[in-house]
Amino acid sequence: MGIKERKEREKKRRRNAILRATKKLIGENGVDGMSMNQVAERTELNKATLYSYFKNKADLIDAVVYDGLILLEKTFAESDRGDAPGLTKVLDLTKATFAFYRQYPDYFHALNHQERRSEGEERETPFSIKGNEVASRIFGRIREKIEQGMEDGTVRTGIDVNQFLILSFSFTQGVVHTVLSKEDVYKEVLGLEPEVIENSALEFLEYFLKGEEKP
Amino acid sequence: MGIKERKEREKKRRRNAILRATKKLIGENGVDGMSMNQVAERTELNKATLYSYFKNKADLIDAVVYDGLILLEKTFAESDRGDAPGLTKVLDLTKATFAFYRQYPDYFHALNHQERRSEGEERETPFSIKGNEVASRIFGRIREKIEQGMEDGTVRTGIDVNQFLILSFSFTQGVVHTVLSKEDVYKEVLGLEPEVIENSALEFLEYFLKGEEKP
Amino acid sequence: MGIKERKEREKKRRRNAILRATKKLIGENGVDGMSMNQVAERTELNKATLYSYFKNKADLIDAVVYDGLILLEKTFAESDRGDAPGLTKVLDLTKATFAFYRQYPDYFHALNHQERRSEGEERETPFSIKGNEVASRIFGRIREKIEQGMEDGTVRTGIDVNQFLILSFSFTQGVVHTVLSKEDVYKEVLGLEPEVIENSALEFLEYFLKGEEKP
Amino acid sequence: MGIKERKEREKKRRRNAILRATKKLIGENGVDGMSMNQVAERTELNKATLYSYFKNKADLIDAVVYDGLILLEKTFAESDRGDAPGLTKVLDLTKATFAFYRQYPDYFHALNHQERRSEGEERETPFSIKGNEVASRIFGRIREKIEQGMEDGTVRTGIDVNQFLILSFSFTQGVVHTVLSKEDVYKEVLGLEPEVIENSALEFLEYFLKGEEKP
DNA sequence: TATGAATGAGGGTTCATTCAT
DNA sequence: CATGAATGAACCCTCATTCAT
Repeated sequence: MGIKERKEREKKRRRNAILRATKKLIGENGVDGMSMNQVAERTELNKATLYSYFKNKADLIDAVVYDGLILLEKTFAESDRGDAPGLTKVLDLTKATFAFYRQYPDYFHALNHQERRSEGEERETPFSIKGNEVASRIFGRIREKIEQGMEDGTVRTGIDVNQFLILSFSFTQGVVHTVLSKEDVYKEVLGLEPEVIENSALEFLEYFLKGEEKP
Repeated sequence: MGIKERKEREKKRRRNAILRATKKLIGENGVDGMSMNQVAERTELNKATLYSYFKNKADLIDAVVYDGLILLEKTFAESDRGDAPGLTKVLDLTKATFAFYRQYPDYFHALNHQERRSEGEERETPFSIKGNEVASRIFGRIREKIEQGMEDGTVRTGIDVNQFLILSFSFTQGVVHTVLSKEDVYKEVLGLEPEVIENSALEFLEYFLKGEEKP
Repeated sequence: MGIKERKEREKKRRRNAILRATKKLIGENGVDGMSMNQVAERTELNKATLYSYFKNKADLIDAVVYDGLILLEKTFAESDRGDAPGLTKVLDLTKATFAFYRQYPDYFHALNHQERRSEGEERETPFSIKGNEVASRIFGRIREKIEQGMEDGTVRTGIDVNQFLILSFSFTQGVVHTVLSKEDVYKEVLGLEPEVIENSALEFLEYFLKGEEKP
Repeated sequence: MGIKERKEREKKRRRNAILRATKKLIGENGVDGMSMNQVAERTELNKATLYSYFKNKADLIDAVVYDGLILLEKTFAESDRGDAPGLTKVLDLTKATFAFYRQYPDYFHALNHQERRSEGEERETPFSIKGNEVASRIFGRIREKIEQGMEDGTVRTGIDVNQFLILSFSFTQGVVHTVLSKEDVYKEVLGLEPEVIENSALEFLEYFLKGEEKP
């Protein structure tokens, strides 16, 4: 009786194995550097089997990206302290971002890839569409917190919310990129642990968000 | 006598043509998406000829990266107003960075690629070594300005110079990334021109660098 | 009791659906260009299911061919005016052939394929055997009419019946091929409608069959 | 000195080897049934090498088709007896066609493929264009002879030249098809040698072309 | 019996690279 | 020194077919 369910579970497991392997490979070799052959090897599945789970390579990548975004969104949701002031919440999201990429560094290339692509190709496959939706929600959530902060007085006003949003996001992204790609360098050469850099970034951000009115 | 020189000149020209084509192709298709075939086509050179100028693809990429770094360094040098206070100089460097990527957006992928790589592979080819040297000089120059600012009182003290350096760099890099990869989105959806974002970023940075002592 | 019959009926229906889809696909993409995948998609059946109705692809093709031949045979039978003279009957068969391929152009590739194959492979599967039988009957029927014509004086004698048969068949086949594969060209470039070509061919044939004794 | 020429010759030889192998394979397996892998094996060349001689499979096929058409055209030219009456010339062309396919049966599938394609896809590659030109010339040549016959009184008038052309062509094609695909059958079952069939067809054609005015 | 899932083999094509010349 | 030509490996993807269930 549970026979169908078990099959279902197995299928889901395999699908996840493919996604996991792909995510890992993207982390190692980048989206373009990673191949379906490699995925097949890692998962010990036949190459053709991959294509019964995902329409093609782009689709598989999109699915990985989607998973990453969902996970990031969840990380965001979990970091939400309902009653905190806006500023705190924004900083919490940034913290969550750092934590996310620290825990799942493989997603960095993948999520970056997503951004780069939407520029020209305008893929409109189910996964890329859903991915864009999640990305929108994520951005929306950040903006929301900033606005809340402006209302409760913890974030300075007098600056466009979208600019705040973009700069915060860019900064966070830049720090993550730096930390992930140069961790060794910074640790060895400058004696800076990632955590220190991140904390520093958080202070930076807080300082900026709070601000005081410019003369 | 002039015959040898002319040959030499021709060689240099060819080399430059290869580098230029490669840079362009990286800009269009990314490092992994660009091929030696394409370079040969664009330069109208034989594929084998490329290998007499550059040891292999990685080497060619490294050379492009090196060129980009040299150019960035030059842009930095030119932006240097000898007598300005430290803070101004730091901001000028950031401005120069924005200007550089605005003028040579093709270098973005290339320079990003460089960073990603040094993590694991530890390539030690002539060009990658020289590239790292230039990168070091560039970083050094920024740090220099920050230190100058700390001395002349235009940049707040009480924070480690290296942290300042990393955060400033990461922020700048993040903004450039955002602007280059999402320009269309921001322009159309949010109505934000790149210049506006960059100016905003500069204010952000100034605000942070100046600061006032934290209690 | 009706339960078994219904199952039986459903089976037949499924089988026909498969055959229909295959025929269509052969018409669109040719025998080699059409795949079992496509058949499965069109029939909304599982790929494996196809194999419970037909041993393999070749077998499925053979079955389509067989169906086509049966249909052609029926078309022939229906066109038979019992009391007409031999010549008329031969021409009627040719007309029927034209009409058949006009109505079921998808069968053209299929029936052509059949011929090509029997050369080397010597397939001896149930369907190919039955197909050959039908083909023989069809040929026999044409020969029969020619012979009848020779007897009733409407078709000239003095020429081997088999030669008559082969030439008539080849001619008809050639015209059908031309009309089906080049319809557009002839219509646009030469302003010839298929019907005109076919009528012309019929006159041609009549003229040849009737003949007058060669000196 | 002769060094470049020899290279050139070698290249041409290889190119021809590829074309020959392809032609053979098409003869054996049809256009769709033949693969680049097979060509590589037969020629003992690397698969990638094929692509330096021909842009892709379609191009290679087109080149084979083109070669076949050129050869057919040459066969036509050689069969031309300058001073013969029109009817004779038309029949000579038909004889030449039979001879051509007898000598190069592998071209049959290839040339047939050409026809089928021009229907929808409208390929406009160099070879397909040149191929269409040759095909046009070939058709033109036949029409020319028919017209000559009409003028010199050896071919009956009162029928559209284009119809004559199409019917003659279709008939010839049909006979070739029959002979090539069913040779064994006819020989064994009916005791008819190809030559006999072809001669019979020629008589058929002559009879038709000459004709006498219909009442 | 019908199906979901899997598979090995092969499809066409392009890659970075290396020779002999 | 530059080139034409070649190559093995890899690319993404689809094929016909067969299992366990």
